Amino acid sequence: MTESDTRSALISAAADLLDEGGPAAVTLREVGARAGVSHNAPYKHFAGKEDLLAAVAARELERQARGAHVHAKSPPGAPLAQLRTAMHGYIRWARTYPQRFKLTFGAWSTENEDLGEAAAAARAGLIDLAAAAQKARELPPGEPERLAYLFLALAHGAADLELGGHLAADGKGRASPEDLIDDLIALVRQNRR
Amino acid sequence: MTESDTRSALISAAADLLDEGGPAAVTLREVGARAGVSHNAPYKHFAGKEDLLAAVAARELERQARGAHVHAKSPPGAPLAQLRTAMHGYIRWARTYPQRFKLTFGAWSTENEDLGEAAAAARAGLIDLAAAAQKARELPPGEPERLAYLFLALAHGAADLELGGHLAADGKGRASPEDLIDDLIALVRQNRR
DNA sequence: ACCTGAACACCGTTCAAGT
DNA sequence: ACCTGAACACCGTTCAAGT
Repeated sequence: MTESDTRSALISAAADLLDEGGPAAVTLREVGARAGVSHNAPYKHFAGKEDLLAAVAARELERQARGAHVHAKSPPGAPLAQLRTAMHGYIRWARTYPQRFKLTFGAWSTENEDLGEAAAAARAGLIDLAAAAQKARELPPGEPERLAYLFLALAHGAADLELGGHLAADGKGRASPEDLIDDLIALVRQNRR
Repeated sequence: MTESDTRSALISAAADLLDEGGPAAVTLREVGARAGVSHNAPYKHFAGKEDLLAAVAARELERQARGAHVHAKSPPGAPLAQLRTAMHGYIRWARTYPQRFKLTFGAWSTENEDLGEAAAAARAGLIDLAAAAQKARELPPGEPERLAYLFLALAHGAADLELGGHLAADGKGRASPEDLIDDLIALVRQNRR
């Protein structure tokens, strides 16, 4: 479980290169150089480039899950407001680190074991929030997973569309990802039971 | 505007290779071979590999827009039901051609002119449907763009999460993309005015 | 157990040249 | 206007060898 210094240095270098120029800019030669090792030292820690990128994605999801948990415990406010804060944070994360966001939800997510576990942990925090909101009668009854996924899918889709420039509208009908989340909250509030 | 035979053959070959193995499998050498030309003939039609992939994405969006329009005109049913059909079709498209779906919403969408126009046209059909549903009092009042983007973002996010295996749940709380769209429709129906 | 340097196959792109 | 073949630089991966 403990990470060697070289291993974590490789992951950090890969994440930086990803931010700077996308997956194509993450060359094992430059990753090695930034970590102070040769260009094929990464093969002693990862199966290959894809496995290294999966480790970057897994680290990102672990941080995301930790952040959601912090949010879920610190403010004693209404659970629905906490859910809203978590979704706004999700959107902010996508906007701040678009390359990491895109990578994390790449097609191979399910193939890597660590990545799958990290993703499940990240979702668990959201489901807890939805269940708490139901208990406080702020969300309608039903499976909390179903409500949590409704919010997560909307936040994810809005953030992804915005990154590709598919959400921008001219003035009047403009819908930011945050607007859409708040629209859903307004809808769900009027159906509390 | 008219496409040369070679150009469209290159786009088709690239789309096939994309489906078979993702963007990395789209090598200009293999694209050229399948189109019956040399490995650098593509440079006479496209600025480079990225521009060729953008053409694949643009063609995909044009087809998507055409499909949405066909759907919007053929069934004389309720507009909200047509909107639901369009969203289910969107999800089906993502599931059938995951690589084209991922490519279409890549980070560079806004950089290519043709792609931007095709995307705008595809969204326009949806907004028309939302406006029609409002007129029929099946959707609450407000900007139709806002409602259209609410549905589009949910469908997009649910489809993208499912492709990465981030939506699967164990039995009871399982939420398919189609389920989530129907959940949103149920919410919005109870807020018709 | 971890790292290095040389080597290989492959790919995107450029260029001079052909029709 | 469109295409070809050779060539170049770069990258992922493998391997024999070092400590």
